[in-house]
Amino acid sequence: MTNLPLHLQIAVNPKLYVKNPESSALGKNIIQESILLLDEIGFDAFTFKKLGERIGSNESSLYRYFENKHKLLLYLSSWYWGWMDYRLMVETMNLADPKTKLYKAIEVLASPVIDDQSTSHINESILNRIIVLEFSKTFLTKEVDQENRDGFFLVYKNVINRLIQIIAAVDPNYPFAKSLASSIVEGGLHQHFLKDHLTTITNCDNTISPADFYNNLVTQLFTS
Amino acid sequence: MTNLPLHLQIAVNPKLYVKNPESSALGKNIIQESILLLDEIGFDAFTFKKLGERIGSNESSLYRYFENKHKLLLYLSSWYWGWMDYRLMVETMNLADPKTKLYKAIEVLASPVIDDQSTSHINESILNRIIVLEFSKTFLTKEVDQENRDGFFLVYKNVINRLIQIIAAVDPNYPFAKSLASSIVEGGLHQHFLKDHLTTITNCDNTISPADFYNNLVTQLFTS
DNA sequence: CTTTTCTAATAGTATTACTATTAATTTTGC
DNA sequence: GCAAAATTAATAGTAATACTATTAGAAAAG
Repeated sequence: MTNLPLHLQIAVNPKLYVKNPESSALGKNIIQESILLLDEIGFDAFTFKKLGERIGSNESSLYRYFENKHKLLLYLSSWYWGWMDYRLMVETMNLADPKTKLYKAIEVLASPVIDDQSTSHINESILNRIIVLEFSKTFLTKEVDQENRDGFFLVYKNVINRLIQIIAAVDPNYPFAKSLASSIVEGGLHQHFLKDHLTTITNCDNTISPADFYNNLVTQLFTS
Repeated sequence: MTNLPLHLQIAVNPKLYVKNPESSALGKNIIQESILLLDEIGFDAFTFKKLGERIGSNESSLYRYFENKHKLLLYLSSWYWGWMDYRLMVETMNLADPKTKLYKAIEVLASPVIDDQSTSHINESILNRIIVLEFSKTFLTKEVDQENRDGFFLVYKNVINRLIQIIAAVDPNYPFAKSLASSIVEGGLHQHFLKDHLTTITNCDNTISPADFYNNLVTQLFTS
Protein backbone atom coordinates (compact mmCIF):
# COMPACT_ATOMS: atom_id res chain seq x y z
CA MET A 1 0.00 0.00 0.00
CA THR A 2 1.26 3.42 -0.97
CA ASN A 3 0.75 5.88 1.82
CA LEU A 4 0.55 9.55 1.04
CA PRO A 5 3.28 11.53 2.83
CA LEU A 6 1.73 13.93 5.29
CA HIS A 7 3.11 17.01 3.54
CA LEU A 8 1.62 16.05 0.19
CA GLN A 9 -1.83 17.24 -0.78
CA ILE A 10 -3.94 16.16 -3.73
CA ALA A 11 -4.58 19.35 -5.70
CA VAL A 12 -8.05 19.59 -7.20
CA ASN A 13 -9.14 21.92 -10.05
CA PRO A 14 -10.33 25.12 -8.26
CA LYS A 15 -13.20 25.44 -10.72
CA LEU A 16 -14.79 22.50 -8.95
CA TYR A 17 -15.42 24.37 -5.73
CA VAL A 18 -16.63 27.81 -4.66
CA LYS A 19 -14.40 27.79 -1.59
CA ASN A 20 -11.61 25.28 -1.05
CA PRO A 21 -12.90 22.70 1.45
CA GLU A 22 -9.33 22.02 2.57
CA SER A 23 -9.16 25.61 3.88
CA SER A 24 -11.46 25.20 6.88
CA ALA A 25 -12.70 22.74 9.45
CA LEU A 26 -16.23 22.95 8.05
CA GLY A 27 -14.88 22.26 4.55
CA LYS A 28 -13.02 19.14 5.69
CA ASN A 29 -16.09 18.04 7.56
CA ILE A 30 -18.19 18.44 4.41
CA ILE A 31 -15.77 16.17 2.51
CA GLN A 32 -15.58 13.56 5.24
CA GLU A 33 -19.29 13.35 5.90
CA SER A 34 -20.33 13.62 2.25
CA ILE A 35 -18.34 10.46 1.57
CA LEU A 36 -20.15 8.63 4.36
CA LEU A 37 -23.59 9.94 3.38
CA LEU A 38 -23.07 9.22 -0.33
CA ASP A 39 -22.03 5.70 0.56
CA GLU A 40 -25.11 5.23 2.73
CA ILE A 41 -27.88 6.64 0.55
CA GLY A 42 -26.36 7.05 -2.94
CA PHE A 43 -26.00 10.09 -5.18
CA ASP A 44 -29.66 10.24 -6.20
CA ALA A 45 -31.04 10.56 -2.69
CA PHE A 46 -28.14 12.72 -1.49
CA THR A 47 -29.05 16.38 -0.83
CA PHE A 48 -27.22 19.29 0.78
CA LYS A 49 -30.06 19.55 3.26
CA LYS A 50 -29.48 16.01 4.54
CA LEU A 51 -25.71 16.58 4.65
CA GLY A 52 -26.26 19.86 6.51
CA GLU A 53 -28.41 18.15 9.13
CA ARG A 54 -25.77 15.48 9.55
CA ILE A 55 -22.89 17.87 10.19
CA GLY A 56 -24.99 20.35 12.15
CA SER A 57 -24.71 23.12 9.59
CA ASN A 58 -27.24 24.95 7.55
CA GLU A 59 -27.84 23.83 3.98
CA SER A 60 -26.86 27.25 2.65
CA SER A 61 -23.45 26.99 4.32
CA LEU A 62 -22.64 24.05 2.08
CA TYR A 63 -23.46 26.08 -1.01
CA ARG A 64 -20.57 28.34 -0.09
CA TYR A 65 -18.24 25.41 -0.72
CA PHE A 66 -19.91 23.66 -3.65
CA GLU A 67 -22.28 24.98 -6.31
CA ASN A 68 -24.25 21.74 -6.35
CA LYS A 69 -23.94 18.05 -5.62
CA HIS A 70 -22.67 17.29 -9.12
CA LYS A 71 -19.64 19.51 -8.51
CA LEU A 72 -19.08 17.88 -5.12
CA LEU A 73 -19.03 14.47 -6.80
CA LEU A 74 -16.61 15.82 -9.42
CA TYR A 75 -14.43 17.09 -6.57
CA LEU A 76 -14.41 13.73 -4.80
CA SER A 77 -13.73 11.93 -8.10
CA SER A 78 -10.91 14.27 -8.94
CA TRP A 79 -9.39 13.69 -5.52
CA TYR A 80 -9.73 9.93 -5.96
CA TRP A 81 -8.05 9.87 -9.38
CA GLY A 82 -5.34 12.22 -8.11
CA TRP A 83 -4.66 9.77 -5.33
CA MET A 84 -4.66 6.87 -7.84
CA ASP A 85 -2.31 8.74 -10.14
CA TYR A 86 0.08 9.31 -7.27
CA ARG A 87 -0.05 5.64 -6.26
CA LEU A 88 0.39 4.54 -9.85
CA MET A 89 3.46 6.72 -10.23
CA VAL A 90 5.09 5.65 -6.97
CA GLU A 91 4.36 1.93 -7.27
CA THR A 92 5.59 1.58 -10.84
CA MET A 93 8.48 4.03 -10.68
CA ASN A 94 11.44 1.76 -10.05
CA LEU A 95 10.30 -1.25 -12.03
CA ALA A 96 12.59 -1.73 -15.02
CA ASP A 97 10.74 -4.50 -16.86
CA PRO A 98 7.82 -3.07 -18.89
CA LYS A 99 5.61 -6.11 -18.29
CA THR A 100 6.21 -6.09 -14.56
CA LYS A 101 5.33 -2.42 -14.64
CA LEU A 102 2.07 -3.16 -16.48
CA TYR A 103 1.12 -5.91 -14.03
CA LYS A 104 1.79 -3.58 -11.13
CA ALA A 105 -0.26 -0.79 -12.72
CA ILE A 106 -3.20 -3.15 -13.17
CA GLU A 107 -2.85 -4.26 -9.54
CA VAL A 108 -3.05 -0.65 -8.38
CA LEU A 109 -5.97 0.23 -10.65
CA ALA A 110 -8.17 -2.85 -10.46
CA SER A 111 -7.57 -4.43 -7.03
CA PRO A 112 -9.91 -3.70 -4.12
CA VAL A 113 -8.93 -0.49 -2.36
CA ILE A 114 -7.71 -0.41 1.25
CA ASP A 115 -7.95 2.77 3.30
CA ASP A 116 -4.86 4.95 3.44
CA GLN A 117 -4.54 5.81 7.15
CA SER A 118 -2.30 8.80 6.48
CA THR A 119 -5.08 11.00 5.10
CA SER A 120 -7.19 11.90 8.05
CA HIS A 121 -10.60 12.94 6.83
CA ILE A 122 -10.85 10.86 3.66
CA ASN A 123 -11.59 7.16 3.85
CA GLU A 124 -10.27 5.82 0.53
CA SER A 125 -11.92 2.44 0.79
CA ILE A 126 -15.37 3.99 1.18
CA LEU A 127 -14.53 6.58 -1.47
CA ASN A 128 -13.69 3.72 -3.81
CA ARG A 129 -17.17 2.25 -3.30
CA ILE A 130 -18.61 5.64 -4.24
CA ILE A 131 -16.42 5.84 -7.33
CA VAL A 132 -17.53 2.36 -8.45
CA LEU A 133 -21.20 3.31 -8.13
CA GLU A 134 -21.20 7.00 -9.01
CA PHE A 135 -18.14 8.05 -11.03
CA SER A 136 -19.72 7.26 -14.41
CA LYS A 137 -22.47 9.72 -13.61
CA THR A 138 -19.94 12.57 -13.57
CA PHE A 139 -19.33 12.25 -17.33
CA LEU A 140 -22.53 10.62 -18.60
CA THR A 141 -24.21 14.01 -18.89
CA LYS A 142 -25.17 16.45 -21.61
CA GLU A 143 -22.59 18.89 -20.20
CA VAL A 144 -19.62 16.53 -20.61
CA ASP A 145 -18.04 18.44 -23.53
CA GLN A 146 -18.12 21.78 -21.73
CA GLU A 147 -16.88 20.24 -18.49
CA ASN A 148 -14.14 18.42 -20.35
CA ARG A 149 -13.03 21.75 -21.84
CA ASP A 150 -13.07 23.18 -18.30
CA GLY A 151 -10.59 20.47 -17.34
CA PHE A 152 -12.83 18.60 -14.90
CA PHE A 153 -11.62 15.23 -16.18
CA LEU A 154 -7.92 16.03 -16.50
CA VAL A 155 -6.83 13.96 -13.51
CA TYR A 156 -8.81 10.94 -14.71
CA LYS A 157 -7.29 11.27 -18.17
CA ASN A 158 -3.83 11.58 -16.57
CA VAL A 159 -4.30 8.19 -14.95
CA ILE A 160 -5.31 6.65 -18.26
CA ASN A 161 -2.44 8.36 -20.10
CA ARG A 162 0.00 6.97 -17.58
CA LEU A 163 -1.37 3.49 -18.31
CA ILE A 164 -1.20 4.14 -22.07
CA GLN A 165 2.54 4.90 -21.71
CA ILE A 166 3.08 1.71 -19.75
CA ILE A 167 1.28 -0.34 -22.40
CA ALA A 168 3.23 1.35 -25.19
CA ALA A 169 6.48 0.41 -23.41
CA VAL A 170 5.43 -3.24 -23.49
CA ASP A 171 4.45 -3.21 -27.18
CA PRO A 172 4.94 0.02 -29.17
CA ASN A 173 3.17 -1.53 -32.16
CA TYR A 174 -0.04 -2.47 -30.40
CA PRO A 175 -2.65 -0.34 -32.19
CA PHE A 176 -5.23 -0.05 -29.41
CA ALA A 177 -3.24 1.15 -26.39
CA LYS A 178 -5.66 3.98 -25.63
CA SER A 179 -8.78 1.85 -25.84
CA LEU A 180 -7.15 -0.90 -23.80
CA ALA A 181 -6.11 1.56 -21.10
CA SER A 182 -9.54 3.19 -20.82
CA SER A 183 -11.10 -0.29 -20.85
CA ILE A 184 -8.97 -1.46 -17.97
CA VAL A 185 -9.68 1.59 -15.80
CA GLU A 186 -13.40 1.78 -16.49
CA GLY A 187 -13.84 -1.98 -16.75
CA GLY A 188 -12.06 -2.45 -13.43
CA LEU A 189 -14.71 -0.37 -11.72
CA HIS A 190 -17.45 -2.19 -13.63
CA GLN A 191 -16.20 -5.66 -12.68
CA HIS A 192 -16.11 -4.58 -9.04
CA PHE A 193 -19.72 -3.49 -9.37
CA LEU A 194 -20.73 -6.78 -11.01
CA LYS A 195 -19.09 -8.91 -8.32
CA ASP A 196 -21.23 -7.13 -5.73
CA HIS A 197 -24.52 -6.88 -7.63
CA LEU A 198 -24.79 -8.86 -10.87
CA THR A 199 -22.70 -11.86 -9.91
CA THR A 200 -23.82 -14.11 -12.76
CA ILE A 201 -22.08 -12.09 -15.47
CA THR A 202 -18.59 -11.85 -13.97
CA ASN A 203 -15.90 -14.31 -12.88
CA CYS A 204 -14.77 -11.94 -10.17
CA ASP A 205 -15.57 -12.67 -6.53
CA ASN A 206 -13.78 -12.47 -3.20
CA THR A 207 -10.95 -14.68 -4.43
CA ILE A 208 -10.66 -13.52 -8.05
CA SER A 209 -10.17 -9.79 -8.47
CA PRO A 210 -10.70 -7.68 -11.62
CA ALA A 211 -6.91 -7.27 -11.60
CA ASP A 212 -6.57 -11.04 -12.16
CA PHE A 213 -8.84 -10.83 -15.18
CA TYR A 214 -6.95 -7.94 -16.72
CA ASN A 215 -3.53 -9.33 -15.91
CA ASN A 216 -4.47 -12.57 -17.64
CA LEU A 217 -5.77 -10.51 -20.57
CA VAL A 218 -2.61 -8.50 -21.09
CA THR A 219 -0.46 -11.60 -20.63
CA GLN A 220 -2.28 -13.26 -23.54
CA LEU A 221 -2.24 -10.02 -25.51
CA PHE A 222 1.49 -9.38 -25.17
CA THR A 223 3.09 -12.84 -25.42
CA SER A 224 6.09 -12.44 -27.64
CA MET B 1 -28.71 -5.46 -40.85
CA THR B 2 -31.23 -7.72 -39.15
CA ASN B 3 -34.72 -6.43 -39.62
CA LEU B 4 -37.39 -7.43 -37.17
CA PRO B 5 -40.28 -9.29 -38.86
CA LEU B 6 -43.47 -7.29 -38.55
CA HIS B 7 -45.27 -9.96 -36.55
CA LEU B 8 -42.54 -10.14 -33.92
CA GLN B 9 -42.70 -7.91 -30.86
CA ILE B 10 -40.04 -7.35 -28.25
CA ALA B 11 -41.64 -8.44 -24.98
CA VAL B 12 -40.73 -6.31 -21.99
CA ASN B 13 -41.12 -7.27 -18.31
CA PRO B 14 -44.66 -6.07 -17.36
CA LYS B 15 -43.38 -4.92 -13.97
CA LEU B 16 -41.66 -2.07 -15.80
CA TYR B 17 -44.89 -0.37 -16.80
CA VAL B 18 -48.26 0.45 -15.23
CA LYS B 19 -50.06 0.06 -18.56
CA ASN B 20 -48.46 -1.50 -21.63
CA PRO B 21 -47.45 1.36 -23.93
CA GLU B 22 -47.79 -0.97 -26.94
CA SER B 23 -51.52 -1.22 -26.21
CA SER B 24 -52.54 2.29 -27.29
CA ALA B 25 -51.67 5.12 -29.63
CA LEU B 26 -50.79 7.36 -26.69
CA GLY B 27 -48.53 4.65 -25.31
CA LYS B 28 -46.65 4.30 -28.59
CA ASN B 29 -46.41 8.06 -28.81
CA ILE B 30 -44.91 8.18 -25.31
CA ILE B 31 -42.21 5.70 -26.37
CA GLN B 32 -41.45 7.43 -29.65
CA GLU B 33 -41.27 10.94 -28.24
CA SER B 34 -39.51 9.97 -25.02
CA ILE B 35 -36.65 8.61 -27.15
CA LEU B 36 -36.39 11.90 -29.03
CA LEU B 37 -36.68 14.05 -25.90
CA LEU B 38 -34.17 11.95 -23.94
CA ASP B 39 -31.75 12.27 -26.84
CA GLU B 40 -32.22 16.03 -26.95
CA ILE B 41 -32.01 17.00 -23.29
CA GLY B 42 -30.67 13.90 -21.46
CA PHE B 43 -32.11 11.87 -18.61
CA ASP B 44 -31.37 14.43 -15.90
CA ALA B 45 -33.35 17.27 -17.46
CA PHE B 46 -36.08 14.93 -18.76
CA THR B 47 -39.44 15.27 -16.95
CA PHE B 48 -42.92 13.89 -17.62
CA LYS B 49 -44.18 17.46 -17.75
CA LYS B 50 -41.89 18.33 -20.67
CA LEU B 51 -42.77 15.07 -22.43
CA GLY B 52 -46.48 15.74 -21.87
CA GLU B 53 -46.21 19.20 -23.39
CA ARG B 54 -44.41 17.75 -26.38
CA ILE B 55 -47.02 15.11 -27.17
CA GLY B 56 -49.94 17.34 -26.24
CA SER B 57 -50.97 15.26 -23.25
CA ASN B 58 -51.24 16.04 -19.59
CA GLU B 59 -48.37 15.03 -17.33
CA SER B 60 -50.68 12.84 -15.25
CA SER B 61 -51.63 10.83 -18.34
CA LEU B 62 -48.06 9.64 -18.62
CA TYR B 63 -48.10 8.38 -15.05
CA ARG B 64 -50.75 5.91 -16.11
CA TYR B 65 -48.13 4.25 -18.30
CA PHE B 66 -44.96 4.60 -16.24
CA GLU B 67 -44.47 5.03 -12.50
CA ASN B 68 -41.52 7.37 -13.01
CA LYS B 69 -38.79 8.22 -15.50
CA HIS B 70 -36.43 5.61 -14.09
CA LYS B 71 -38.93 2.87 -15.02
CA LEU B 72 -39.36 4.41 -18.47
CA LEU B 73 -35.60 4.27 -19.00
CA LEU B 74 -35.58 0.66 -17.78
CA TYR B 75 -38.36 -0.08 -20.28
CA LEU B 76 -36.45 1.49 -23.18
CA SER B 77 -33.26 -0.31 -22.11
CA SER B 78 -35.06 -3.61 -21.86
CA TRP B 79 -36.52 -3.10 -25.33
CA TYR B 80 -33.06 -2.24 -26.69
CA TRP B 81 -31.38 -5.32 -25.23
CA GLY B 82 -34.28 -7.47 -26.38
CA TRP B 83 -33.71 -6.20 -29.89
CA MET B 84 -29.96 -6.79 -29.54
CA ASP B 85 -30.54 -10.31 -28.25
CA TYR B 86 -32.75 -11.06 -31.25
CA ARG B 87 -30.16 -9.65 -33.68
CA LEU B 88 -27.40 -11.56 -31.94
CA MET B 89 -29.33 -14.81 -32.22
CA VAL B 90 -30.29 -14.37 -35.87
CA GLU B 91 -26.93 -13.11 -37.10
CA THR B 92 -24.85 -15.81 -35.43
CA MET B 93 -27.28 -18.71 -35.85
CA ASN B 94 -25.97 -20.42 -38.97
CA LEU B 95 -22.28 -19.80 -38.47
CA ALA B 96 -20.52 -23.09 -37.84
CA ASP B 97 -17.04 -21.83 -36.93
CA PRO B 98 -16.91 -20.66 -33.29
CA LYS B 99 -14.45 -17.86 -34.04
CA THR B 100 -16.48 -16.54 -36.96
CA LYS B 101 -19.45 -16.62 -34.61
CA LEU B 102 -17.57 -14.59 -31.99
CA TYR B 103 -16.44 -12.02 -34.53
CA LYS B 104 -19.99 -11.64 -35.78
CA ALA B 105 -21.33 -11.28 -32.22
CA ILE B 106 -18.83 -8.51 -31.50
CA GLU B 107 -19.83 -6.79 -34.76
CA VAL B 108 -23.48 -6.82 -33.69
CA LEU B 109 -22.74 -5.67 -30.15
CA ALA B 110 -20.05 -3.05 -30.65
CA SER B 111 -20.56 -1.54 -34.12
CA PRO B 112 -22.47 1.70 -34.56
CA VAL B 113 -26.23 1.06 -34.71
CA ILE B 114 -28.30 1.78 -37.84
CA ASP B 115 -32.05 2.32 -37.57
CA ASP B 116 -34.26 -0.70 -38.25
CA GLN B 117 -36.95 0.69 -40.55
CA SER B 118 -39.34 -2.18 -39.83
CA THR B 119 -40.21 -0.97 -36.33
CA SER B 120 -42.33 2.08 -36.82
CA HIS B 121 -42.25 4.13 -33.66
CA ILE B 122 -38.80 3.22 -32.34
CA ASN B 123 -35.68 4.73 -33.90
CA GLU B 124 -32.93 2.26 -32.94
CA SER B 125 -30.07 4.51 -33.90
CA ILE B 126 -31.27 7.30 -31.60
CA LEU B 127 -32.14 4.73 -28.93
CA ASN B 128 -28.56 3.49 -29.15
CA ARG B 129 -27.27 6.98 -28.39
CA ILE B 130 -29.52 7.03 -25.33
CA ILE B 131 -28.26 3.62 -24.21
CA VAL B 132 -24.63 4.75 -24.56
CA LEU B 133 -25.27 7.80 -22.39
CA GLU B 134 -27.94 6.60 -19.97
CA PHE B 135 -28.02 2.79 -19.66
CA SER B 136 -25.44 2.64 -16.87
CA LYS B 137 -27.69 4.84 -14.76
CA THR B 138 -30.37 2.11 -14.71
CA PHE B 139 -28.17 -0.16 -12.60
CA LEU B 140 -25.82 2.26 -10.83
CA THR B 141 -28.38 2.81 -8.08
CA LYS B 142 -28.94 1.78 -4.48
CA GLU B 143 -31.98 -0.23 -5.64
CA VAL B 144 -30.04 -2.44 -8.07
CA ASP B 145 -30.26 -5.59 -5.94
CA GLN B 146 -34.02 -5.37 -5.50
CA GLU B 147 -34.55 -4.51 -9.16
CA ASN B 148 -32.27 -7.35 -10.21
CA ARG B 149 -34.42 -9.72 -8.12
CA ASP B 150 -37.48 -8.27 -9.87
CA GLY B 151 -35.91 -9.31 -13.17
CA PHE B 152 -35.42 -5.83 -14.59
CA PHE B 153 -32.00 -6.75 -16.00
CA LEU B 154 -32.86 -10.22 -17.32
CA VAL B 155 -32.78 -9.25 -21.00
CA TYR B 156 -29.42 -7.51 -20.59
CA LYS B 157 -28.01 -10.55 -18.82
CA ASN B 158 -29.42 -12.76 -21.60
CA VAL B 159 -27.37 -10.86 -24.14
CA ILE B 160 -24.24 -11.30 -22.07
CA ASN B 161 -24.98 -14.98 -21.44
CA ARG B 162 -25.36 -15.52 -25.17
CA LEU B 163 -21.91 -13.99 -25.63
CA ILE B 164 -20.49 -16.11 -22.80
CA GLN B 165 -21.68 -19.26 -24.64
CA ILE B 166 -20.06 -18.08 -27.87
CA ILE B 167 -16.76 -17.42 -26.07
CA ALA B 168 -16.92 -20.81 -24.34
CA ALA B 169 -17.35 -22.47 -27.74
CA VAL B 170 -14.11 -20.86 -28.92
CA ASP B 171 -12.12 -21.84 -25.83
CA PRO B 172 -13.86 -23.92 -23.12
CA ASN B 173 -10.80 -23.55 -20.88
CA TYR B 174 -10.65 -19.77 -20.87
CA PRO B 175 -11.25 -18.90 -17.20
CA PHE B 176 -12.73 -15.41 -17.64
CA ALA B 177 -15.51 -15.87 -20.21
CA LYS B 178 -18.07 -14.07 -18.05
CA SER B 179 -15.88 -11.06 -17.32
CA LEU B 180 -14.78 -10.86 -20.94
CA ALA B 181 -18.37 -10.94 -22.17
CA SER B 182 -19.57 -8.25 -19.76
CA SER B 183 -16.47 -6.19 -20.62
CA ILE B 184 -17.20 -6.33 -24.33
CA VAL B 185 -20.85 -5.33 -23.96
CA GLU B 186 -20.30 -2.56 -21.42
CA GLY B 187 -16.95 -1.52 -22.86
CA GLY B 188 -18.46 -1.29 -26.34
CA LEU B 189 -20.87 1.34 -25.11
CA HIS B 190 -18.07 3.10 -23.23
CA GLN B 191 -15.75 3.25 -26.25
CA HIS B 192 -18.59 4.74 -28.30
CA PHE B 193 -19.00 7.39 -25.63
CA LEU B 194 -15.27 8.15 -25.58
CA LYS B 195 -15.02 8.53 -29.35
CA ASP B 196 -17.71 11.23 -29.16
CA HIS B 197 -16.61 13.03 -25.98
CA LEU B 198 -13.21 12.08 -24.57
CA THR B 199 -11.37 11.40 -27.80
CA THR B 200 -7.85 11.44 -26.34
CA ILE B 201 -8.30 8.22 -24.37
CA THR B 202 -9.62 5.95 -27.13
CA ASN B 203 -8.36 4.73 -30.49
CA CYS B 204 -11.89 4.60 -31.84
CA ASP B 205 -13.11 7.22 -34.29
CA ASN B 206 -15.20 7.29 -37.45
CA THR B 207 -12.95 4.76 -39.18
CA ILE B 208 -12.06 2.49 -36.24
CA SER B 209 -15.05 1.09 -34.36
CA PRO B 210 -15.11 -0.45 -30.88
CA ALA B 211 -15.83 -3.72 -32.68
CA ASP B 212 -12.38 -3.50 -34.32
CA PHE B 213 -10.73 -3.11 -30.92
CA TYR B 214 -12.57 -6.07 -29.42
CA ASN B 215 -12.13 -8.28 -32.47
CA ASN B 216 -8.39 -7.63 -32.35
CA LEU B 217 -8.47 -8.41 -28.64
CA VAL B 218 -10.20 -11.78 -28.95
CA THR B 219 -8.01 -12.69 -31.92
CA GLN B 220 -4.92 -12.23 -29.73
CA LEU B 221 -6.62 -13.92 -26.82
CA PHE B 222 -7.69 -17.04 -28.70
CA THR B 223 -4.79 -17.78 -31.05
CA SER B 224 -4.21 -21.50 -30.92
C1' DC C 1 -10.43 49.70 17.17
C1' DT C 2 -12.79 49.94 13.14
C1' DT C 3 -13.40 48.24 8.62
C1' DT C 4 -13.62 44.33 5.91
C1' DT C 5 -14.26 39.59 5.37
C1' DC C 6 -16.24 35.38 6.60
C1' DT C 7 -19.88 32.49 8.39
C1' DA C 8 -24.39 31.05 9.29
C1' DA C 9 -29.28 31.36 9.66
C1' DT C 10 -33.81 32.67 7.89
C1' DA C 11 -36.83 32.93 4.56
C1' DG C 12 -37.99 32.71 0.22
C1' DT C 13 -38.70 30.86 -5.05
C1' DA C 14 -39.23 27.88 -9.00
C1' DT C 15 -39.28 23.33 -10.30
C1' DT C 16 -39.88 18.49 -9.71
C1' DA C 17 -42.17 14.34 -8.88
C1' DC C 18 -45.68 12.85 -7.93
C1' DT C 19 -51.27 11.87 -6.15
C1' DA C 20 -56.35 12.40 -5.76
C1' DT C 21 -60.47 13.70 -7.69
C1' DT C 22 -63.57 14.34 -11.19
C1' DA C 23 -65.42 14.82 -15.69
C1' DA C 24 -65.53 13.37 -20.40
C1' DT C 25 -64.93 9.89 -23.80
C1' DT C 26 -64.60 5.31 -25.59
C1' DT C 27 -65.38 0.52 -25.44
C1' DT C 28 -67.99 -3.49 -24.36
C1' DG C 29 -71.53 -6.72 -23.44
C1' DC C 30 -76.13 -7.78 -23.96
C1' DG D 1 -78.75 0.49 -29.84
C1' DC D 2 -77.81 1.52 -25.26
C1' DA D 3 -76.39 1.15 -20.39
C1' DA D 4 -72.43 -0.19 -17.69
C1' DA D 5 -67.72 -0.43 -17.38
C1' DA D 6 -63.34 0.95 -18.49
C1' DT D 7 -60.23 4.31 -20.14
C1' DT D 8 -58.45 8.87 -20.66
C1' DA D 9 -57.45 13.49 -19.51
C1' DA D 10 -57.57 17.69 -16.95
C1' DT D 11 -57.41 20.25 -12.64
C1' DA D 12 -55.61 21.07 -8.57
C1' DG D 13 -53.05 19.95 -5.16
C1' DT D 14 -48.65 18.37 -1.98
C1' DA D 15 -44.07 17.50 -0.29
C1' DA D 16 -39.52 17.71 -1.47
C1' DT D 17 -35.64 19.53 -4.07
C1' DA D 18 -32.33 22.77 -5.52
C1' DC D 19 -31.26 26.51 -5.14
C1' DT D 20 -30.84 32.35 -4.01
C1' DA D 21 -31.07 36.72 -1.42
C1' DT D 22 -30.79 39.09 2.65
C1' DT D 23 -29.17 39.96 6.96
C1' DA D 24 -26.92 39.62 11.32
C1' DG D 25 -23.15 38.14 14.10
C1' DA D 26 -18.19 36.58 14.62
C1' DA D 27 -13.47 36.72 13.34
C1' DA D 28 -9.51 38.73 11.17
C1' DA D 29 -6.82 42.43 9.12
C1' DG D 30 -5.07 46.99 8.63
